[in-house]
Amino acid sequence: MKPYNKVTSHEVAALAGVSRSAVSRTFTPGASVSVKTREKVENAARKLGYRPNALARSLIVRSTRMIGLVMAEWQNPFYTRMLRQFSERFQAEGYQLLLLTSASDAGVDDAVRRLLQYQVDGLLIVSAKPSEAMAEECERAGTPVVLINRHSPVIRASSVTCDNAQIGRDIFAMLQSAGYRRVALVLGDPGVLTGIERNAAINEAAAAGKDIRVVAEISGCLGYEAGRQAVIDMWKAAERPDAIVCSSDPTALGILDGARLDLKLAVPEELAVVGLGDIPQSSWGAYRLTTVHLPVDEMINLAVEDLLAHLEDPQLEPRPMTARARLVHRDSVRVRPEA
Amino acid sequence: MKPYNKVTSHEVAALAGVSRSAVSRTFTPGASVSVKTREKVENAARKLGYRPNALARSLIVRSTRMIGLVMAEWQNPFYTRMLRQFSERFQAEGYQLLLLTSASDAGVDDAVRRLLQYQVDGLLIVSAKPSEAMAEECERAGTPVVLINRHSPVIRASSVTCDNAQIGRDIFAMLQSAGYRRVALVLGDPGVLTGIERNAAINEAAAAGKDIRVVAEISGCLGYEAGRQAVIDMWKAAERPDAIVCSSDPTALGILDGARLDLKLAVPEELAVVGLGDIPQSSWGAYRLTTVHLPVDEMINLAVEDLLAHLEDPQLEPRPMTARARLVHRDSVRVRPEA
DNA sequence: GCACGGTTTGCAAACGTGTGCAAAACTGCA
DNA sequence: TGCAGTTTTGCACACGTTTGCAAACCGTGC
Repeated sequence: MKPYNKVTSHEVAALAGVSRSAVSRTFTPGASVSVKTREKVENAARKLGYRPNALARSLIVRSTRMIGLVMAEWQNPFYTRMLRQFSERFQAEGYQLLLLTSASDAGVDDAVRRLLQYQVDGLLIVSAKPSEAMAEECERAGTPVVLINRHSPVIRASSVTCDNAQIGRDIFAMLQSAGYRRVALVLGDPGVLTGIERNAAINEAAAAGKDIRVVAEISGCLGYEAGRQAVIDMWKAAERPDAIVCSSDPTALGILDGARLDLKLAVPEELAVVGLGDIPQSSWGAYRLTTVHLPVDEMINLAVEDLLAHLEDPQLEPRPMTARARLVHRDSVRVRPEA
Repeated sequence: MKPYNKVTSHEVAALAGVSRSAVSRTFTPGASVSVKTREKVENAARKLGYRPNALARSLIVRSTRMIGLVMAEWQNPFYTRMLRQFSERFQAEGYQLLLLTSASDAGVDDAVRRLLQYQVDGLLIVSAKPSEAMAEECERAGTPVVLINRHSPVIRASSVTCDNAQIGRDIFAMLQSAGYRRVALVLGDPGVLTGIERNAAINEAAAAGKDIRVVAEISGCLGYEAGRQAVIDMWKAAERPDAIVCSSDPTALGILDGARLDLKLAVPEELAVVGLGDIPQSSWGAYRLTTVHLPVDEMINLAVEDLLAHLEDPQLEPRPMTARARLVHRDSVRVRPEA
């Protein structure tokens, strides 16, 4: 004996004494129903606890009002914020989010495949990208996709990133004018474009000028603990940096604590630390980290608007979008050379 | 000219020269198909890029393998962790998460309604609870639901919480034996059970004993900034506390910074601060907050196991589950009375 | 009473799949 | 070859909706 109790439009129609079409029409805004039958149907529906089956519906209207979200990076609080905002924004427009997690780029294709089976109307991929073949399948299926914090010239998909190279140059200029000389670059997940492009720009700038050198470049260092350990290790090396540029805020905060608490260094006098992301903790009194504020809200806006536009008009061409990041000066970098 | 290109089992069947049932069976594990036709079908499917429509499928098998997740609280990093783990765990079992956000208890019913329309197989509600009527609808629909960090005797649903009263008593005992005398209780979102129950237990213990009093009880104070301001305000009041018990870690960290940086107080000598949640930042060197470690992983396990069990066997009765929280002693509370 | 324009209504055909059932094909064996 | 037993296959119906189309209905003005 199953408690299988789903009530269908058929039963509502029977109770109300009308046809199934009538009940369908009362639940479709803008359909032609007389007020009398509408009332009858609504009463019957209420009595039975009827709720239209969204899946059966989407089968014939060819739109599920679900958008697939694949998330490949959770470490950074930054992405949580995205998740929340995406959920709220799309929910307001009558869409739901179908959420999948993927370990890395490798898992993305699987996730996308699953989402396509569920006939999602659109796809949001944060901090990862699908294979070219998979992207092509999306296109053939007519499913618009927007990449966040990733882009690829070979994939036909919208993307929103920020101008990492420019930020790299800004950081370089700041360190230079404050008189720092030996900078270390620490990268988190190798493969996340944000850090890579930024570091490339710094390297380039350093190669061009004479007075400031890149003395170390480590990668795979992600999170508070890793950062704290990394700075300790760095101090054992032959040449110690006087500025560390870090591709995630939590890592930078770990470095800050490692430098101050473990190594007893004076920040920013003896060592500068700059982060990436501007998470809430970075502004907290105990840290006051100089970092780059990623324009998450702007990025979210761009992504949402673009995806909605593509849902509206499938003919629209995908386009790359870039938001402008902003250096926020706090207390972990001094502003002028020491006297 | 639409690029509408969905390929159906019909087309695959035609290309392979078999019936539609044959292609359906090749994609249903354990069905009876000869290797020869299976091969033909697989080739045709690959050539056409066929992917079974999960929605049409679930229409007839009466199971969508989607589970609905409604999230009412995002402030605390704690919940992000839950989200991620839920996603991964269920994904591993072949389920997807359909994510909805709700501002508060008020919005939960709406979210649940929407999820039911999508015929989710199960429901996870974190940090909020549906109305009694809505819970009844879920039951009639045969959709198991598990509540996280909430419970209600009147709702027939599984729930996982932790023993907040016990933790309240533990905190009280700790403060008492360390010789603190005037405790302030600060609550975040009024309505989140965790804090309420804990504070109630502390109040009760204080009423029973003689040597320690609750001198202030504020609520609606959530997040770093709010905490930092709150402690400043407290210091203007007639009677200043010597211990603050806080219902979220970020708030407690704000209080810590407010006390040390703004008020120039010595922690833990002049003031004790205890948090709730044990977020990563709380263990960081600059803070070392004494707090209670919520057993998130255990709670997640309980929730996942219970929901899966109910999906397996719909007859199963819902049950309340409680995980045990643990006080973690760090440096924001002294361990013995001052000399 | 009748023709006429405009609304409402029900019929039936989709949407893309799974599955019971009986027919068909195959297997092994005498 | 014939036959019993087993496996494979196709038909057709079901799942719960939406929607084009034509019939039914309604009110109105002659």
